[in-house]
Amino acid sequence: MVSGMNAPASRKGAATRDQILDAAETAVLAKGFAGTSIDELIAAVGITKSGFFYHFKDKGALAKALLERYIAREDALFDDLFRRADELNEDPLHGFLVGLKMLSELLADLPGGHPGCLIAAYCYQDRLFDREVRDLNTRAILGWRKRFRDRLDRIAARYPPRTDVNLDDVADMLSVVADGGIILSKAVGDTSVLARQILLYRDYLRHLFQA
Amino acid sequence: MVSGMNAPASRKGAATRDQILDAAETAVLAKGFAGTSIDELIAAVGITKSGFFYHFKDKGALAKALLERYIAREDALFDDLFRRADELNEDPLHGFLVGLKMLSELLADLPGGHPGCLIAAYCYQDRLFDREVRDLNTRAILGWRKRFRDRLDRIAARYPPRTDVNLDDVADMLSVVADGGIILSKAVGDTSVLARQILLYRDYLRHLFQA
DNA sequence: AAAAAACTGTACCTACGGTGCAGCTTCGGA
DNA sequence: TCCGAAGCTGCACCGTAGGTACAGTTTTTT
Repeated sequence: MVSGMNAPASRKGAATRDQILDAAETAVLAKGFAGTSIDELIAAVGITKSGFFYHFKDKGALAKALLERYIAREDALFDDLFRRADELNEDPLHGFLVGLKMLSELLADLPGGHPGCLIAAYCYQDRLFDREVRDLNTRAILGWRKRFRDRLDRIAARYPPRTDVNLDDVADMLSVVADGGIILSKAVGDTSVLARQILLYRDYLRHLFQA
Repeated sequence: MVSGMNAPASRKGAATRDQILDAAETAVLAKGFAGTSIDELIAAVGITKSGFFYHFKDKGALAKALLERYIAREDALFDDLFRRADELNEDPLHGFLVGLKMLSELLADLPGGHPGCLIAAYCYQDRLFDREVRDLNTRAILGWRKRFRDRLDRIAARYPPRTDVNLDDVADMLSVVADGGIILSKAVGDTSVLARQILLYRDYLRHLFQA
């Protein structure tokens, strides 16, 4: 039995499952979900169609598992990155600015550029997915809003914003710049665009919160 | 014979062709290109499969026509909007700020929210398209970069930027915020997010160029 | 060694993209 | 008014993809 959760590491099936998800993520970000065939995934992994359907009851289950894994990884990445930035800095504003700098550098160092955001990809194909998957998407974005909003509240308590802005919007703007930056990077074929857009967002925060 | 150009208005075929493109645009933005079937398009328009292939030699020709029409419309929209903003204002900075305000209001008034950006949708499915279509996408984005960069140059000549930023990046940031804002609007199901993100970009420009 | 997990193989169904072509309207221009 | 092009319809056919069902086999874990 394969549950929605990852199987224990002792089980070999989890490795195959991850290989399928790896192949699927790459393919979905390059061709869309409907454009990704099960046949190409099993060819890439080296299993049969029956093997695929042993792990996922249908293509929809693959979509859900893919998104769940993506969100968990992104959350872990943000947790780790901003925790490290906080350790380096007591001040909430400087901690966030350092975190954004680190994020920008991390993105600049990705070989071949950022592969793409699954959330964004799913948004542009949301009619292919059921309510459960769409809700997952919504909750992931709202989670990021809360995550950054909390930081901005702490910043605003010490540095009153110089213009009257909604901090939820400013929090959202990081996701906005990231997703938009990925699209622009892909569109112009210049992988460095994304990292510089993050730095522009950082520059905005400096103007907004500092004298 | 149907050329790449729009057929003359006197021809009835152009109307059918536009109906196909209308149905296709809606479907592609909701389900992706591969997820959009020719059968559903001909059902929506009320023609047969043969009728479809009379207008487009294959699905790829549809993709190209769709993108060409989208880019032409967006260009026309920006031309019109910022021309009107310029007429209201002599100062380049204030003209741009007014244009952004108008853009934000235009987006806020869209019933049902922004339907989506074809450029962004194509970026996340670019392996489905041939080189010609991908180049169209790139050139459209670079066109917008140039368009806004020109304005920023005129602004920077009068108002030196308060931080050392690359004006190409600042120009790109409008496309970034628009595309990212559309994604966030869709993801959280709140159509007002996009308009407010444009206003945040506007706020950044005010901080950047004004004392 | 037994049980559970992780598959393979086979057969079959529907939907979709696409091709090819013959024929039928409709409509504008000479 | 009638000719020809534009704008379709109808039909037949193909390969690929997603999906279902299920029996059988190998591999791992206990």
